[in-house]
Amino acid sequence: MIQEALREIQRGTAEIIDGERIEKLLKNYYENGQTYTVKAGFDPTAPDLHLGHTVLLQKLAIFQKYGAKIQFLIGDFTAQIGDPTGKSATRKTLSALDIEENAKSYKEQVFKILDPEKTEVVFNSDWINALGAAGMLSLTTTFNVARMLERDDFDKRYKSGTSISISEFIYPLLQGYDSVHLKSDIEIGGTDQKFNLLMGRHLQRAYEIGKEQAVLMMPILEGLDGVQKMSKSLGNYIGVSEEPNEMYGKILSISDELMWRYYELLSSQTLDEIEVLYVNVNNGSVHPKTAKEDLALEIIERFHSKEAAEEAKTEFQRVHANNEIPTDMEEFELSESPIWIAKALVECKLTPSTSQARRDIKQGAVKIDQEKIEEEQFQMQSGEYILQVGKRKFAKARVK
RNA sequence: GGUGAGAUAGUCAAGUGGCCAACGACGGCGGACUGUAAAUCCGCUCCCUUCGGGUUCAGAGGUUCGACUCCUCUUCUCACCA
Repeated sequence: MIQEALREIQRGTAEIIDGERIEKLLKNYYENGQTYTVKAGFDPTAPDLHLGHTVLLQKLAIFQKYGAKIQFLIGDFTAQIGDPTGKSATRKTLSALDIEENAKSYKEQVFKILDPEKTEVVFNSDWINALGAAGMLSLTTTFNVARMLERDDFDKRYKSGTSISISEFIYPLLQGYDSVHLKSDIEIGGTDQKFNLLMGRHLQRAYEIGKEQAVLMMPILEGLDGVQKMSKSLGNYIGVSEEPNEMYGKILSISDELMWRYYELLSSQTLDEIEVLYVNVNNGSVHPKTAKEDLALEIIERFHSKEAAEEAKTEFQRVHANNEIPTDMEEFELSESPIWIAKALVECKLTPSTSQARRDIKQGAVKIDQEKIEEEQFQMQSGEYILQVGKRKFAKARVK
């Protein structure tokens, strides 16, 4: 049992510091029923989660399965400073109201993965405000500037003469102090958080609370392209609140190779189950598409529902495999009658300009009621039509 | 504060008086193909109802028959010096 737990906990991790300690905690849980705490900090600046963020949450869910109590920390105090990690310039601060708002939508999304019974949501302003000037001062005596400057991002900024605010030095200290206050047994975070995570160990030692947290780091999830990290700004992400149909299509579009990475980091299936699947796909008894479909279904079910997932699958089948029309599409009332086809496409937002529309027609991408349009000058008479550009863009148009 | 370099379409990046709506790469879109919105191959990629017209190469002026390309000023970025 402990072995299984350990395997699942180690699954997909980038690095574990003090793995022995984790082993001891598990042993203690299975032999004495003693639970332990796992801390994970979240910055309330970005409440719009995508699958990349859920890698950490999945890991937390696994810990819950094996006896952990999660300390889900919302860094409302530290958000006022802004985490300097990976940043090349000082960040602007957030208002208290923004933070409160963000924290709220955070919780909604997070409990789709975590078990609320085994999760304690905490705000670090609770104890950091209580620290006071004296407490803060003594916190700063535990570390020195030289070591702080060893941090890669600080180092670069210092050398290039980019401003580093003193408050940014405080940030890792405060994050570490959270671990002191919460007496965390384990803290998990992304690989980019290494410095901050280790600070927790350092401070727990300095404050002599009798333990030093183990640290577990998860890799950054690759985006749909399989190369760059998943991020909103790169547009290669799957948001947790996206429509089921969108999610389904996006997951199916990843490469077969990337699929296994997603299985490892995102699926709730056990390693053994995945291993079996992997073998079956490789020996040809299971089609890779089936494996990908199952992954898509699992993920959609997690954020929506089983029915929604099944519907998305049916819909995808209909539109892409059978070349049929989707069940739902946007409807538009057109301005003229009769209307030039290129203009109609622009009005239905299927193409950004009439020039683009004409190119699409020339390339044979435009269909009305499933019929390909060859003639650029085509005029639409009054009636209701289904317009289509390419395989994926549909609209219902009404000509008066 | 001084000197030098630079600012080109979504991004990167060619072009240094007409052959430029502007090479190329990436991205995006479309077509073929496919288990897929993957991979591969092909095409398109400023706007305008089109063998034509309009507006572009940081901004404003100027030189010229003609400028993204030359000159002046302005703004911003970068490098070196102080």
